[in-house]
Amino acid sequence: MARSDFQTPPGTRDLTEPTSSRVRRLVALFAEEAERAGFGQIVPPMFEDVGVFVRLGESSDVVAKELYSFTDKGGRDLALRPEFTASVCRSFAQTRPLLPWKTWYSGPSFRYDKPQKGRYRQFDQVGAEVIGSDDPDLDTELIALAWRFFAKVGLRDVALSVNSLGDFADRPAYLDALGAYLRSNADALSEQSRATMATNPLRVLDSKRPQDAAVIAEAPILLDFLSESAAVAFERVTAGLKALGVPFQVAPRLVRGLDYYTRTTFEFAASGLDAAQNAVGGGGRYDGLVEALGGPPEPGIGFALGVDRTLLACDAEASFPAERRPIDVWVVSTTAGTEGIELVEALRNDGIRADRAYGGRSMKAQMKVADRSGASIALIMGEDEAAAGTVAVRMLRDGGGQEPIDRSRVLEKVRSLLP
RNA sequence: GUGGCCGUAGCUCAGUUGGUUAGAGCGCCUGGUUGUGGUCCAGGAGGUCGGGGGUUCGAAUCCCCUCGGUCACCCCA
Repeated sequence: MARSDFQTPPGTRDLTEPTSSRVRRLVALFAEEAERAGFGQIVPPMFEDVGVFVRLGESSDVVAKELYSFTDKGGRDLALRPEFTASVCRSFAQTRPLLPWKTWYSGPSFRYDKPQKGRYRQFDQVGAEVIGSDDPDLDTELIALAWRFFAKVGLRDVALSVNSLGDFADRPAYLDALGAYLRSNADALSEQSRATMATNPLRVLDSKRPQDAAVIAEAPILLDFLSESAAVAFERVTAGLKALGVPFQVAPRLVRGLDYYTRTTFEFAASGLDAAQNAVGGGGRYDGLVEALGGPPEPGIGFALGVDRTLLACDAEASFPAERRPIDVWVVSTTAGTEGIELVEALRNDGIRADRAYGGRSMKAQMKVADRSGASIALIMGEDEAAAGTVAVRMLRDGGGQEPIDRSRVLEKVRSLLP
């Protein structure tokens, strides 16, 4: 494998055809759905002041150990974004657009994780955020947007889990109850869970270790500690989802790893993915984040979907297949003049997908490449044609007839042959 | 970050208990007479056996380190 001196850094890869165009189509699909719902695109910088991301929660791994941070030549402490939400909130605080502010985005994020299937250090996300309204119908609408997107992509086995984390004011009482419960059952917990219990007890609920399952199953749930308004809002969300026909299950122990979440929280899991990284998307409310970034105390909600994982899930279900769109016309030219390059240029100017071989290869070699290219038509120009002012039009797909056409009428002929 | 498995041509892999010029298929290139592809035939190019060190008369084959991949935990998209 050590043919070249360099290779992509761990957790990164080159996206090439047909994957690259599949990603492009997926993003285009999302853009279409989002814009139909009134969202405008935001393209924030890929790096920000490290403080922007620290606000995400210093006890979260994403901030504590996965940040790609660095100091630039001006002495600024910066970091590659680990997600978009913080940038969107920062942008809102900076520019104060009209409310509610609805934006969608796509692009890479960076996390210094150990690579694994469906987990990369540079990974692509699409997502949408709304700042400036706490209307629970918005929660419903956002979830429905993500759901519609998955449906458009053709994913069938997506399970939607919904929970409410309540307001920040609801937390202390619950944390007390949870903490007491966990401590009294500490002996039954795994060593790692006992450790996270001290720093962030909520996250113990997320443990996938089998030995923790029993304790977690009996743990007190946040839904029982919700304030009146948070409880009402959550009911409104679930009622809305039912009304829209979006299937979901209430998952009282769904917590998610970013600390900023409040109230509605949700996650999409691809059941078709047997891998551990089966969360294809997730999101929730973050009613304190904008303020934490120096903006007004506006509420926000959003979600992000993993492009790579979504595609992985599509593979598992054989949906949204990669498409290869071959060239239409292949120009074969063995003359010494510029007839070949002129013809290719004319075809392209005319909007026809055309290509040719280089390096003065033999006609046989060029025909071989033409065939391999998937083109349906070969335009052949040898010395005979050059002399006669014609081009031989040869069909490559079905049997392959061939006829000489006057040079001036080639474009017309090609157009009539293409679908 | 912790642990398991893995690392031979562009790709998929074979390489017997360590033994002398490292193989196959696919792909690629060039030919198969007089300019024409998809089948077939014949040639050919391409490998510091991930990298480094060690053991040995001798290592792709054994040991150590390292890099990378992969899977699980963790985390989350």
